[in-house]
Amino acid sequence: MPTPSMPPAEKPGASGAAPRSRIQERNRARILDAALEVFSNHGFRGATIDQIATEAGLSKPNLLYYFDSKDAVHSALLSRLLDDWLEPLRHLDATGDPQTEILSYMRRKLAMSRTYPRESRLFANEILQGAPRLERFISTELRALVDEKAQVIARWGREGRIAEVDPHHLIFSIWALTQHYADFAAQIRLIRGAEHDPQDGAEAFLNHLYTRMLAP
Amino acid sequence: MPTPSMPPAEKPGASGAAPRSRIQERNRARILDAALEVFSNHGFRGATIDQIATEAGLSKPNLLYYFDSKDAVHSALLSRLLDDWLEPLRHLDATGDPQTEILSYMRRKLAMSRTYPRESRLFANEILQGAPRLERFISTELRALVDEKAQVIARWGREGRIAEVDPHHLIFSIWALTQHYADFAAQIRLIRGAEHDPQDGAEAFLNHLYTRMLAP
DNA sequence: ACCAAGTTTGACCATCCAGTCAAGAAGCAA
DNA sequence: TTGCTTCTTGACTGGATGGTCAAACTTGGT
Repeated sequence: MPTPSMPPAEKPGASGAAPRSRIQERNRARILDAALEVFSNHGFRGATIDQIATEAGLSKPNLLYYFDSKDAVHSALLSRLLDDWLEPLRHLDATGDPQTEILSYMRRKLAMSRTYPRESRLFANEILQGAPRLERFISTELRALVDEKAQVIARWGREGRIAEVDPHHLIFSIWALTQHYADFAAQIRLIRGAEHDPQDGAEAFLNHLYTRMLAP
Repeated sequence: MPTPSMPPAEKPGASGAAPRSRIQERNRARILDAALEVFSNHGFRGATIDQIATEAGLSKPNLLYYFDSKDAVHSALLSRLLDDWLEPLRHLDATGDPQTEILSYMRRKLAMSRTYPRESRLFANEILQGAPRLERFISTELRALVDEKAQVIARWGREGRIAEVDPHHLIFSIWALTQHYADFAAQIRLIRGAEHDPQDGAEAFLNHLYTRMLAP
């Protein structure tokens, strides 16, 4: 029987708990960054703990000292990202100017694709495999947020302030177009040549597209 | 030294050779179909030969009687698909009506996403991993075709028959929007509810979008 | 019926890989 | 320095998985 003086037999800084030491903070951060690199490039099954550990500059058992399992690393990574993922859409303001709001949303998503392509590919990988680990998030938080903003967009349409378009498809189209530049960057680079940035000209094109489509 | 009477020590119907018997034809077809199912859902690393064999109704060594390796199955699958993949864009006719041609191309791609979602996810998986097995195809055949059609679209723009837009981004946008309905179907289903077909309303939305954007 | 080629399989091997463990090496407070 | 806690690692285990092989079983032509 454990005596009261026994320390909790937990992994250091396990799920959500604040890291206790400087070393922990540093190593957990390194691991998550390495995991993002590896998982986004190879998918969950395609990644190995060894790869992640090496990328993080640690040994495999050392990595497993900080996270219980490969799955635990992946979960920690995802839950750290889910909130940021909602941020751009949350920002869409029902009281703002419809065109401006939608175009700003598109631009924020496009900027995220440029700044966080690994995160985008991580999500894409998950959803391609049928989203088993994201079911809960998508069907609750994301769905609620999308439905809320879709209502706003539908109202703007009924009021004649933008063209009447299916608001869900409008949101999906923004996801498709902006994430394409992160998820399919390899293809774009091979077609346009490595000397171009895949996103060159993308913002101008998408501005034109949404301005035209949304004009009342 | 091999005598002239020796049969070639090859796998039956290996790469490109026509299958010799009915059994071969049937089993190779079953294997490729099963492989498409498994690879598109789990990626290359995530798929196992056992899974593919079971899905095809064969034993693992039996599958390996028809294909040398997991890699060989994957290659055969890809090369069988590459041609079909180019077909819709090839079809875009420089002598036709610009709006009609581009809208038809979009509709053909959308139809392919509905009819062949597994193929679409297989490609998406490949490109997400950095397209190592598609480099040659993309940077030669696909690139040439895209550049050729981009010139046609650019000319249409200069002639004032459609709006002047970056033709490469126009093509990418069609890929992004149409393939999204296959590759991210899981996400769309979770957001709209399983009772909707993910593509419901997509064609109307995309018609609106491209009609508006391309109007001169 | 007979035979040669084509097909199928159980048993097996080698490697990879997630995860364990016990022992040793820092860190750190007194 | 001492003693306790936190980190780190080499060596290991067990199971999964890609691939082999020789022996069997089918098939189809004669």
